[in-house]
Amino acid sequence: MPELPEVEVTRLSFADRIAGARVTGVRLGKPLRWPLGCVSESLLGRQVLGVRRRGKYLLVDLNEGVLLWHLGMSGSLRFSDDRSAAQTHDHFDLDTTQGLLRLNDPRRFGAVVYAPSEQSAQAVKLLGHLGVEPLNGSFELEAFHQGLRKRKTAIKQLLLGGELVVGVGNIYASEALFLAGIRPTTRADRVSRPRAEKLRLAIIDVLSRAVKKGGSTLRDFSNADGQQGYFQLEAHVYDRVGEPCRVCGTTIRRIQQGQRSTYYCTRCQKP
DNA sequence: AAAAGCCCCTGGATGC
DNA sequence: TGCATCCAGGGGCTTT
Repeated sequence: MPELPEVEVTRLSFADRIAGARVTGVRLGKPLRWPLGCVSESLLGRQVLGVRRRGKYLLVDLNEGVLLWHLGMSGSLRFSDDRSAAQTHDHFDLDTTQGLLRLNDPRRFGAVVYAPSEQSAQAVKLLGHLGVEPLNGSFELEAFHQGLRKRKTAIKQLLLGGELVVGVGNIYASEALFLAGIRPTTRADRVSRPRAEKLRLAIIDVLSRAVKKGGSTLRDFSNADGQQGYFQLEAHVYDRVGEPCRVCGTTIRRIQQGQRSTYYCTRCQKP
């Protein structure tokens, strides 16, 4: 579920409320993708300084160390005063003096990992290879275009990889390529500089508009307050196979790329 | 080095 | 109703 907009919307929905809190308890449910990486008791008493985001990771800064949270495919967080018993897919609780942060993740592709610092081996392993952030002003045409020129893989799969720019997942890759008029199967090194610029602007545009709409709720996403997102109502191609293109009326197609579905309009998007 | 495939796991929708 | 099949917002790891 969670791509950059959903992760950012989640962050915005609880970061201010948890800042300054002391950790009073940790509960581990079923195993997630990786083990926590420390003894949960050692987190007791630590203070939450704030919550940042890097790509699709949330970084919960503690006065000593940092927790790296990833929501995987089906994860969502809830931050509230409701400390009633954990439900079926609640697999991690961070209880604090200001509320309970609870991870619900049916498929358990998500993870919570403790790292002593952002420069530690544990953190670098997860964050070190990530590309630039698309929404903080560091996403520049020159580096993006040069990065595209080095790769022969399909542009859509390169976007999903996150090596050039982070946060673009399966929904927003299809949407950004539609807005830029680029066929998802186009080889990255065949994307001209002007088209790379259209794509760069499309990525920034679609991600920032999605954040404003609270993200996309296709089946079960909600922010830490339990509120859903509405960007899926504005999707031009994602999950619209067989339906008419909102621009030209051509039937939207679905293809497979790297065991993921890609949606596009054959008329609006040129190879 | 880069590209392509393979998994991890649960549940909902669809078809017979 | 039951059961099989396919599909799903990710990404690290292994193999070519």
